[in-house]
Amino acid sequence: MPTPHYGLPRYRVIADQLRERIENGAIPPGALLPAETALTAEFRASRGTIRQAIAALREAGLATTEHGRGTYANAYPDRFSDAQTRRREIAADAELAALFDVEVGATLVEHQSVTRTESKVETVMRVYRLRQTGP
Amino acid sequence: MPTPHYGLPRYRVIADQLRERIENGAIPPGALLPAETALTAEFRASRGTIRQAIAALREAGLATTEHGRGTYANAYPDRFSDAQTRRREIAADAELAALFDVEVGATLVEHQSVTRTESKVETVMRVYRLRQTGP
DNA sequence: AGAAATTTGTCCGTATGTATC
DNA sequence: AGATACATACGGACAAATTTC
Repeated sequence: MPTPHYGLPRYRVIADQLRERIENGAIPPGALLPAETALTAEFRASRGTIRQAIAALREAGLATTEHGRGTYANAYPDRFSDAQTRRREIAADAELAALFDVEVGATLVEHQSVTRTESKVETVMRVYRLRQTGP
Repeated sequence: MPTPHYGLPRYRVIADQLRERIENGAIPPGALLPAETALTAEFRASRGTIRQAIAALREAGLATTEHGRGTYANAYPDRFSDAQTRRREIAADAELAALFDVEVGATLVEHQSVTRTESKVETVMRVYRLRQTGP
């Protein structure tokens, strides 16, 4: 087989389809995606291409992979109705301060989203950002 | 050739050496890294491995790649522990314990990923999950 | 406790497509 | 148009972590 990637590359197309399943709940938060070998069969793609697609999902924050275990779906807070979100401002501890290169105690914004399945908490996701300075 | 990667994987070792050159000024900010084919010759590694090393540099915010052009070194790297993605087990504090409905101090899994633009930390995302045990 | 099966991680070699010089 | 450089894709092999039996 040649390698015609007119338009979108295959790994992007595959990543989009997997993203669709995560967002519409076919793969609920915390559930495992099919194994890489299973995906190679389903999409008729090499394992490298499948891994590239999964890497794209990870970068988008949609999945988390563990060695020997599998790849979990993460919640997509904006589109999940059963997700609770909260925003608050916190003081940077030493670790976050080092990452953001600010002083300890500087103000950071934390967005927290809690996803549940059948009222049981599945995941808690916290995203930290610098507080936006004025326009 | 087999694949003996005792200790650090090769792409990490290569990434570390390239990082060293960027941080000590051997490759000044804005300069191009050697081409991938040149690096394959220098490190006697396949192009895939070289690309993996460069991808690690990108994730760490140390380099920027442009399609038919090359990979540039970015400015202001040092002192950051390259913890782009990390997994660790933590003890639940009161807030997380309440959310997950477990005792304070119970073990949770935390995945952290850091995204950067131009070597500046943009967001820090932490996903908390119960540690899986049974089927 | 230990062996086997499963699953992701790393690495190689090759070929072709696409963007830039 | 040609040369150079990165991007995508395939297939195979072995390593390492986890789960299952």
